[in-house]
Amino acid sequence: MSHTHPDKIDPLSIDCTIFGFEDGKLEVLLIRRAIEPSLGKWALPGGFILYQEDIDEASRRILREMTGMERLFMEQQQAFGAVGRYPNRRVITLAYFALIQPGKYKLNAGPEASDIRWFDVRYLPELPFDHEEIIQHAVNTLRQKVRHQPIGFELLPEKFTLLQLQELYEAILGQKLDKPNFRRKMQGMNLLVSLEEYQTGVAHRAARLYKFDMTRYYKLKESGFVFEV
Amino acid sequence: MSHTHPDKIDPLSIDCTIFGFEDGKLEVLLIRRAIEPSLGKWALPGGFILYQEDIDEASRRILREMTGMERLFMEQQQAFGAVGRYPNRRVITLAYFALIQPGKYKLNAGPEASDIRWFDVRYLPELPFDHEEIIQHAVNTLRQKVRHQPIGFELLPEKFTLLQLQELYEAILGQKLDKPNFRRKMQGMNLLVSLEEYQTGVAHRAARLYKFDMTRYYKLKESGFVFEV
DNA sequence: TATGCTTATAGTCAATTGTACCACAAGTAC
DNA sequence: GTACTTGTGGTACAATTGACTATAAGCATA
Repeated sequence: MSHTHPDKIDPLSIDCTIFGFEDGKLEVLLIRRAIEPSLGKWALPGGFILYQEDIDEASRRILREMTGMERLFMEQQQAFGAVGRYPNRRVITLAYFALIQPGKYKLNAGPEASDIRWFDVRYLPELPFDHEEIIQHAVNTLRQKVRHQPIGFELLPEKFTLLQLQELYEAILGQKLDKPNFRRKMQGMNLLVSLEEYQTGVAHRAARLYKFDMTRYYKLKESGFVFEV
Repeated sequence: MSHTHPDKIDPLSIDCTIFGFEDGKLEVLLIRRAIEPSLGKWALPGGFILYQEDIDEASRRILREMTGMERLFMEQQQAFGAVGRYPNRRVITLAYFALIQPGKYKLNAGPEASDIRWFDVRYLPELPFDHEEIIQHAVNTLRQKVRHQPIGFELLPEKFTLLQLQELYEAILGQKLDKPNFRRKMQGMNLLVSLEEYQTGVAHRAARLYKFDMTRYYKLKESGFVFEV
C-alpha cells in the first residue's frame, strides 16, 4: 500500500453529503475536484482521517477545509467498502450527512476544489466512485429520520413559518400534505414556540413566525414522547 | 504503523453484535478472547478486513470464523473511531449486527476464542475496548428497527405462535403489550401465513403456528405499505 | 375605495385506529 | 369434576387521521 501521507489513515476516507433547503427544493452541496483521481468532476466533499483525531472530529475538519462551514448538524451514516469503489487502491469510506440552511454560509471552495455549488437532489451531475449510491442512501436515511426525529429544523432559519416547514417536509418526503392538518399536528406536539413576529416583504397576509424548542423536545423525549410526522 | 498481516487492512476492524432470543430473553453472543489484547476477556467477535473482499463479505467471513454461523441476517450499523478506543495503535471498527435463532446453531468457538456463549443483554460481563458502547448502540438500533421493519422474525424459528412473537417484541421493546390487540395488529397486516399446525408438548391449549411471508411483505412494501408495531 | 388574488388560520365531521377491557373456549393437571 | 393456563373473539370508548369548508388578513391593481 502507498502511504502518501504518513499522518493519514489512508485506506479510510470520509465523504459528506450536505443537504440544504432552498426555494422549496432539497439540495446537495458538491465540489468540483481539483485533484486526481476524477479531477474536474463534481463530487462529494471528502478527505482522510488523521491518526490523532476521532472520526467525528475528522468529518468536521474535512467539511471546514472543503467548504468553510462549521458547527452544523452532522451524523454518521454508513461505511461504503466495495472492493472496486475507488481506483487503483482500496479505500473504504465513512459516509456522513449534514444538514444546513444554505443562506447561512458563503460558499468557499477549499484548496482541493475548483468550484462549489448546490444541486437539486433530483438533478445531479455525473458523479465519480460510488458517490451517487452514497447520496441515494443519504436521501433515504434523511427521509426516514425526518419522520421520527425533529431534525428538519436544521434546514430552516431559526425563525420560520408553518408553510415553510410544510414545504420542507413535502420536498423531503416527495408528497403533498394537507395544510390545516399539518399545522395542527405540528402545533399539537408542543415543540414550536409561537412568536409575536410576522413575515415581512410578502405580497399577501404575513404568516406568524415560529421557533423550534429543542429544550422542550429533550424533556418530552425523556418522558417517552416520540416525534412523528 | 505495524502491519502485522500485509493482506489485512489493519487500522480497520469489524465487530459483530449477534442477537438471539431464547426463553423470553434477548441475548448477545460473546466470545472469550484467546489472543491479545484483552486475552481472557469476554468480547464481541471481530476481526480485520482483507484487501480483496467487500466489507459485507468480511463481516460474514469473520462471523463464520469466530462462531461457525453462516447465512444469517446481518446489517451494518456504525463505525466507532474514537482515538483511544483500542490500545497502543489506532483501530477504527465497523460495527455490524446480526439476528439469529439460538437453537439453530451449535456454538463453535474459532481459533481466536477459548469459549463462546450467550449472555442476557441486561446482564453483560465486563467488556474490553468500547464494546459495551457498541452493544448499547446495537440494542437501540434494534429497538428502532424492529418497530418499522419486520426483522424480528429472524430471531424466531420458521414456525412460531403469536405469543412467541409477542414475547419477542416485549423483550426487545422492554414493555408489556396487550395480547388481543397485538394479535389483531399482526394478523391485520397480512404478513403472517396461518398454518394448519399447532404446538405440541405444551401443558395447555396448543396455539396455532404461523409463518412470516417475506414475499408478500416485499410486494406490500412496493405499494407503499409500512410495517408498524 | 373597491375588487380580486394569495395566503393564513379556524372549524367541522366521518372514518379509522388505538386501547383497555371482558368473555369464553380449549387444553392439561389433579 | 375443579383449578389453572393459554388461545381466541368481541365490544365500547377515546384519540387520531384525513378530507373538506369557511373566513380573515394583507397586498396589488384598477
